[in-house]
Amino acid sequence: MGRGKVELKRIENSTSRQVTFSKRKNGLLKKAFELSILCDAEVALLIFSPSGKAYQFASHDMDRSIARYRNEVGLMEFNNYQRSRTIEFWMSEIDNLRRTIDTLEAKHKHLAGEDLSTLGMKELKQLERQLKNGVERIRAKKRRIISEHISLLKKRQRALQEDNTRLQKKVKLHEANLNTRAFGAEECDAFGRAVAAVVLAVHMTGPGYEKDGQMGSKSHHQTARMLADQDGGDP
Amino acid sequence: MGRGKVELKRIENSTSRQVTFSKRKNGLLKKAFELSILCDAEVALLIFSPSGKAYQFASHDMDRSIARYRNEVGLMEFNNYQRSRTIEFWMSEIDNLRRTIDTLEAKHKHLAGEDLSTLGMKELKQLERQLKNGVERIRAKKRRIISEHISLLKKRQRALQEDNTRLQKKVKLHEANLNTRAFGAEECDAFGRAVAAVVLAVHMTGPGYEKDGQMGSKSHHQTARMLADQDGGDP
DNA sequence: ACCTATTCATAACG
DNA sequence: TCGTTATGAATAGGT
Repeated sequence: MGRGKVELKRIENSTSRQVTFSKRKNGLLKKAFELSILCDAEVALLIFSPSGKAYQFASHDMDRSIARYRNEVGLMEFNNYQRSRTIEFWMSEIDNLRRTIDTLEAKHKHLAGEDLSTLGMKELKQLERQLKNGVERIRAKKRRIISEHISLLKKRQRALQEDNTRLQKKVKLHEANLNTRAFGAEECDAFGRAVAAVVLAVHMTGPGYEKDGQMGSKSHHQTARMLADQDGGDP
Repeated sequence: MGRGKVELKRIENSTSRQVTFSKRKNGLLKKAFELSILCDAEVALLIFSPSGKAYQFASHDMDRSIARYRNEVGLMEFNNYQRSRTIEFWMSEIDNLRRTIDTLEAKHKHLAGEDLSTLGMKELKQLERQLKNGVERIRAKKRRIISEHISLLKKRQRALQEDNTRLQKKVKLHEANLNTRAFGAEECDAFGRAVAAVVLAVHMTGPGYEKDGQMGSKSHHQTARMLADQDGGDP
């Protein structure tokens, strides 16, 4: 990696060797750390620079890992290692958390209808009741959302209808005035424009009661979809 | 590196955790080797899989490196830097586990139909589909259990019926013999006991075909209950 | 185990 | 040592 391939042999240039050591050392430590975390593995790494400096990483504890190595390899060094209380505490804490996670995951799978092979009739019944309960609550929630949506729509509708009525009255009033009174040129013109605007507005909203742009046909479609979805939408 | 970034936390899926362990273990061993060659460094690496298997690399000699570690590092045993790093490691691990648990618990609640207030219509729909799926799978499982139970019962029934037929034939045969032949005292007695046993057996099982004690009326009731339960038993 | 699309590590350079 | 960048490696996810 980097600009150009590198031969697998000792880097002769001492500066370059030292730089590479520093970089690769960090990379190696990082990857050792990642392996231990990602895969839940015990990793111990010792690095000694050519100049004699020591670097290390131990996911759990260096002495523990060394003792384990001796056991595995068979040299059977006397296991004089004692975990510190702190580490022991953490280990047990982590074990507990892992167990919790395993339990939750199993439950989760059961709730999703997976991995049912271990369950008996009784557990299956209980699970089914729980799921049905969940479905029912979800449906209730959906119904609530929809009814809120609908009542909002109705409220806006009412408001719009009132607006409309008021406007119509205004129009009639003006028409009456037109028949009984004379206007100046500008007044005529202004009135004409106002009437045109009202007519346009009424036409744009179709035969319904709505006028508000935020509540146009799109909202109608949304509502229709929600109603269709109310029973889940599954075939 | 690979398709999509990976969070630095324990991989929960055990299969992919194993695969990743295998891949990264090889990568780590390779890089340890490269570092030792390229930079003329002494490197020792111990890896223990979660299942306990040990892997190692030592550029020079494991025991030598360990000895060196004891000299170089063991002297300044409680190096603050290293300690804080270890502590950080465990703390972050614990944090990760806690986060995982929180996530799982939230999901769990949602699946149980609790704490739905944060969910929108889309999530609700998805959740409902998931739950319905779960219910369906559970019902399928129940159906399978019941049908297996029933087929077992039928099998036993058939066997018992065959037994019964055979016994009836035997009885008839003996009756025929009784009419055409003379018996010694013991023979009469033995036959008499045999007939009595058969009659008793037939009566104990009632008007059905069963005779087997393990499959008495209790089993009938169980089956009946299971059938009634098939649709969940909820009101 | 093998295959890519991606992300990562790092060699070279300033 | 530190930052930047072009490039080759490592590997996650999928088959």
